[in-house]
Amino acid sequence: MLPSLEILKALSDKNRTRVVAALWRFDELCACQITELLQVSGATASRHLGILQKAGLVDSRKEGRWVYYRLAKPAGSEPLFQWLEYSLGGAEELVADYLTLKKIVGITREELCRQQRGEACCPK
Amino acid sequence: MLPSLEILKALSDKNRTRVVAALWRFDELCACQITELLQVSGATASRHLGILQKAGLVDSRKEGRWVYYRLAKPAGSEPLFQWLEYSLGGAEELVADYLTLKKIVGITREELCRQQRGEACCPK
DNA sequence: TATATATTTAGTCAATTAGCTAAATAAATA
DNA sequence: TATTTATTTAGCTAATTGACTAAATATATA
Repeated sequence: MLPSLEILKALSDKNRTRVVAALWRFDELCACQITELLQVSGATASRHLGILQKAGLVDSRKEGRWVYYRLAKPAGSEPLFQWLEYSLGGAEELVADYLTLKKIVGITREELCRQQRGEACCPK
Repeated sequence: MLPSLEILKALSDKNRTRVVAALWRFDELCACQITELLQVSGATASRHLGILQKAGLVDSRKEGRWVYYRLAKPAGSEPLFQWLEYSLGGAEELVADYLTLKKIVGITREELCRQQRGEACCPK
């Protein structure tokens, strides 16, 4: 597929634009944090991240059991991101996401993952 | 839907990016010319044009039986179009489209429509 | 006024895609 | 080594979407 078409397809999903917007402000997030933000299954979040990565829009690095994602603006994509930031910047929903993310990154990944497994609050 | 998401969705189809690229160079084309370029049914071309128009990317004007389309860059979309031109500019398929379009606009719309109806070459 | 015709709308079908659960994989730890 | 666990892959289902044909609409012309 034409790279630019693959980029457009990758960005033409609401949850994936939310991921991109999240990575603007919190420049590195792990898969479990993104799962928490989107409120979808881990598998679904992983697939969305895979689509963004295949399009060259995010990079990942593995550290232990966690995989961290960050934006990976491909060469020449500055104007695209400039437009994205301009046109998505004020969107209500993304402002709400920002507040949600501040809470998410405010707890440790261990605690977040524990919550996602449905365990009670107190570490055993 | 978020306007920017609607724009991304509108652009995330190959035939629709071909229409946008066509309108860069031939700044006004009628529906029948676009139908000819894409080699799809008139109804399909019309639906694609409707999606682009709803997203604010093209404008149309009616003149007699023909409807003419042109690009309608919405406010703030300059960087998006800049990226599009940069990243689609050299695509082989779009170069081929350009040559096809030169032939299409080289014949009158009357003759083009006659051909599309499957009639023989010579005006009656 | 009746006919022809360019475009759009409605309705159908096949392909794609976003979501899920379950299984597989990879890495830490008991 | 065996178990736990974060992520990914595989397989399924429902929703979306791009294509078509046929019908409707709007305009020109005989």
